Amino acid sequence: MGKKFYITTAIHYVNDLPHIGHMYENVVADVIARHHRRMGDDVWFLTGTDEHGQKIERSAAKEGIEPIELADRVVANHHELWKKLEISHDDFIRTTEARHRVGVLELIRRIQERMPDDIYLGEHSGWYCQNEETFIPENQVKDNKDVDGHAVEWTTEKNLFFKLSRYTKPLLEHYRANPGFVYPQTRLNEVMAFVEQGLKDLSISRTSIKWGIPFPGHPDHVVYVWFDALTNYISALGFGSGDHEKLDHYWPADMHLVGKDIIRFHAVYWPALLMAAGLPLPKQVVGHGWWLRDQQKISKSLGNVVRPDNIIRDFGPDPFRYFVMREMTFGQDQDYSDEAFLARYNADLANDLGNTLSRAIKMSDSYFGGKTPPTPCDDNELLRASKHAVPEYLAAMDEFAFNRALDAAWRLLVAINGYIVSHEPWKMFKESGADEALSRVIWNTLEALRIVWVMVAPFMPATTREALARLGADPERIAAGDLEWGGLANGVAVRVTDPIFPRADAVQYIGGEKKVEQVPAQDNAAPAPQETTQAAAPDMAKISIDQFFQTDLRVAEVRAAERVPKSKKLMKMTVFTGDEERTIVAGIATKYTPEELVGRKIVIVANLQPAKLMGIESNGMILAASIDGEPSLLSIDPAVPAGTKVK
RNA sequence: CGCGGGGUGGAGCAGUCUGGUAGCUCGUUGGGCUCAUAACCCAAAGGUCGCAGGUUCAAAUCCUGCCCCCGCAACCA
Repeated sequence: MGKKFYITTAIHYVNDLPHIGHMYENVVADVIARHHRRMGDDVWFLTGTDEHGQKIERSAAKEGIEPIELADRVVANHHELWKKLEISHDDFIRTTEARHRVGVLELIRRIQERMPDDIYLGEHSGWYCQNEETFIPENQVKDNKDVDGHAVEWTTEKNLFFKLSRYTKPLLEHYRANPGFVYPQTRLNEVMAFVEQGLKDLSISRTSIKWGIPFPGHPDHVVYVWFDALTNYISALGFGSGDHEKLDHYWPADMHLVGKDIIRFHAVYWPALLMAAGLPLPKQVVGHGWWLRDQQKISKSLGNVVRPDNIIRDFGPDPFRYFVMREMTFGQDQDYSDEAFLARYNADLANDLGNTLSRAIKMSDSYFGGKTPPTPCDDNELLRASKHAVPEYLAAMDEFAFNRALDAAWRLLVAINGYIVSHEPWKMFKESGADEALSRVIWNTLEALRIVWVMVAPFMPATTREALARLGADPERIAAGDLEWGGLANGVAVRVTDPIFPRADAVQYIGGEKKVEQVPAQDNAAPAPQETTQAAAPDMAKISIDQFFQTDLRVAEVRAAERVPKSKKLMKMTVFTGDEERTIVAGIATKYTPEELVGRKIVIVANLQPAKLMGIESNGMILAASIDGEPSLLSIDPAVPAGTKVK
């Protein structure tokens, strides 16, 4: 076995089913893990689930079940998905497992033993909301109420704190000495800027929650979820148990792969905790970008969660894996769409990779009696092309530049197609049969293709096995040495069969406007109802006239208007409703200027609950038609006096 | 002065760290081929690399200033 290589994903929170972001993270980790295994490294690949915390507690309570039941159910989904996507993790840790709890307790014990002052009982004060069972940020509190109108009170809670402040300097020294500690560089800059401001001590326990690991010596406290979660990277290796073999062998981690939003936890809090416990620090924290939908962050609350279940079901895991790895510039954000998937699928997989395989094998089959040609060749343009492509590919893989790595493989593929056309083997066969010259041409073609597939192997493991078998190569031989020219045997059976990536009719597949299943926001984690139905226009429920009259619509006159500073679309207006002036904030500044608004008569909803927008209280709503978000104010005869009721 | 990402041929993007003839996919136009999945090959059209200044023999790339777009500022990777 070669060098040890320990890679982890973040552990995924179980308050919902995994979505494309989780899938992407695990696919990336899997590609890296497979690549390292191929290079002969001794790989340990860990993923898992984060199962404690208030959200889980609450979701479970809502369903009237125990938190662990909820977690079990969602975890089953994770296992199923990772299996489907061929994620090759060596271990899967759940924070509710005994081995993990043992590890968390041991980490606390070690810190207390080595640095007795590092964990202390302190006070945390803030606006506490009984209803939400949580502290509400200052800016969301007004008149002793939160944004939802729940009562809040200034509360002081005793919590256990970790003396993070002490680690400001050691951390900065570590970053300076190890500039590769955080990747990409831009994220390291962010982290350093954050730490340079000075670190505040970190609250590491909660008393308001029950669902967690009880804090030793403080039975009414549970360990704060982040402290709990981060420990998974060592608890999974047996930290705190009697068996330290794996820990000694694999720790420190070579790579924590995480989303860019949680880099801070991994590059600041986690190393500080490890320093306190006297444990070695991970070698590298790598942050990946987000998948966006229509340029927006995918979020459960926005209801634009992408779960490409249909794509995976219809095309298999490999095309999906290929797509996310090829389409994303690692570290950046990227828009997801089924159209982009289909374009890549047809162009790259069906036309290039799949079709080239078909044409090569078909020729070998018909010219050489179902076998690879008898004569190899060690001096030709494809050999030279592969000598170019492979090092480029390997260099790109090492930089996590997966798009460039795949580009290098595809350049070889293009060379193969060019080679075929320039030699016209079909003509050679017609003119002089299956002679040695033809044998060389076909063998070169197959051999170069074999190398392309070995390059593709970490990305599309299952399809690679199939393709290599068709080519007459050993499906299991995808090691580094197999990227060398000359691996394909002569006179071995090839297999002519159906296209490996049949072309997809994009128009037909995408069909109507409903392209991706958009799972509506839901709080529980019930298995997603497979509603592939076209969003049937819901019958707008009819309301009674009384219900309509609950809305107090009135004519109002704009007396003053100004843009809300720093906002993009907010306009603050003072309107006269016949008996009073009130402030209304509305998102119409993209279309209207203050000048054209003043003096104008508009229609408002007068009895709407007040809302705070950018810190300004808005009392009412103005009516406007909305065309793709562009507002168009309802206008009314200027002669109508302000205050007139509208019905 | 809140933080971050981006602005490259019609569309979507790479290239920027490590300066040296501007690249890929899709689309368009013309030609070729028939082994292959209406695929593949060749050629062509199309870009003042957001703007302005600076450094340099040389700038998409480094420095300075500015403009525009998009996210984030809720324990969702």
